[in-house]
Amino acid sequence: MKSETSEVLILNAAKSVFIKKGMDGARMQEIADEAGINKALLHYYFRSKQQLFEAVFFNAFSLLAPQLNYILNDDSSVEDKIIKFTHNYVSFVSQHPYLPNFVIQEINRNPDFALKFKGNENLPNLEKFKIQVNNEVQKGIIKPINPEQLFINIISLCVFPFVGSPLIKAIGIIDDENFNQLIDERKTHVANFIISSIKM
Amino acid sequence: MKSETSEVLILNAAKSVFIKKGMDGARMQEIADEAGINKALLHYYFRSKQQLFEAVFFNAFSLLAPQLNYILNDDSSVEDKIIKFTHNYVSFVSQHPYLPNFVIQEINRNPDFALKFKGNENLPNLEKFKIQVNNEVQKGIIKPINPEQLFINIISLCVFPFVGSPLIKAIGIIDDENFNQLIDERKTHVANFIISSIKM
DNA sequence: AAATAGTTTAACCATATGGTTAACAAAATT
DNA sequence: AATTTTGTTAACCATATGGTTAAACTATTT
Repeated sequence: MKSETSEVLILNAAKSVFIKKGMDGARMQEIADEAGINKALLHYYFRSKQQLFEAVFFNAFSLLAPQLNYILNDDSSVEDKIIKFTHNYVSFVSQHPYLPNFVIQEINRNPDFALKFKGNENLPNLEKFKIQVNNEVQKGIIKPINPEQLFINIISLCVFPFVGSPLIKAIGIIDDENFNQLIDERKTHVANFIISSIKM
Repeated sequence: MKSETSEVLILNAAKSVFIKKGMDGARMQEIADEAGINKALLHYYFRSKQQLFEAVFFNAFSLLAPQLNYILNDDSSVEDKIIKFTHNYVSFVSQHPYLPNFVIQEINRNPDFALKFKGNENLPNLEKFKIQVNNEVQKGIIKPINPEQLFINIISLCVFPFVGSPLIKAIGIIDDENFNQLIDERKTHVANFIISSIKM
């Protein structure tokens, strides 16, 4: 069956176009062109633009979300988790720099998407992390901190540089060459920064 | 002259619609409806969708960027700057939560915008901050840190929670009620977190 | 009050766009 | 080999959308 090839061609093209232009900015014709097939085929495999978009979106989302579980469902110490997670996540996101922005943007555009997640198996859950942080605080291993704030801080430091890079670059704070080096440094910097803040 | 009123009505409506739906998702008709005037008037005051959009965009951008100067062109210590800036910026952004996302998204969509900034008077400049940080590091007031990383960290911690809130909420880590309280806490938490990390 | 300039609108227009159809081609099934 | 199913396309359709026009209406000026 050659059919699977077409479907994959479409999905890849759709991914590329949707991530670059968003749902509203993307054109079915452009996706077809980039896939090198007729526009009608898009509707043959995926009924509508909406359905094609959702296929791409949920694929992207399911790439992004499970990464969070590393830090949540692991048995090492908070410090070790932070070291592993930040290195991992910065590396991962720097290989998919447009993913967070895309997902955020499209959830924003259509909050109904959020509902479709509820009940998803491998959505991260903070409970374990909260307990662990509180535990280490009580034992005097780390300084008192609200686990939710800590979690947001970790994510912010890992993800924002990518999401905000257009802004950071536009403002002229950092140029392209510098940026890549800075990101590379961040793979270790972020963990040091956080741990230095919370360690007793 | 009643004319100014119409122009303001249009700008406000355009701001609301563009920020909610982005350039591509916004409809001229919807802007006209929200402004309560005829669609042709949009073209009377602003020649095209593009020009109306740019009016809104640069207004939004000029609201966001100057805030950064607080931390850069001020003579207090690094610690004081961080305290003032984070409180200020978190407060400011929580009053305009969609602004960063909008600006980032649209720069992303059209990188040519970035060029239009170059030469803008009050774009922030990192030089002074760099020197100051290096200075305090040398004096042993704060721990060694790359000033650019520190700056990115500060911005990330202030801005990401807003930009990423759709994602954070969708993942189910934090619900709406909790979120507002968390943001309120962050006005002081962020400064504590950063200072705790860099202070000797 | 007449004329002029500025403001606002309803009705149009051209085009782009998502989606459909009907015919054709290629596999798969009998 | 004949038939059915699946894949692919060019041509088409309905509608949405940014933009225009010409007329009406409202100040402002003379």
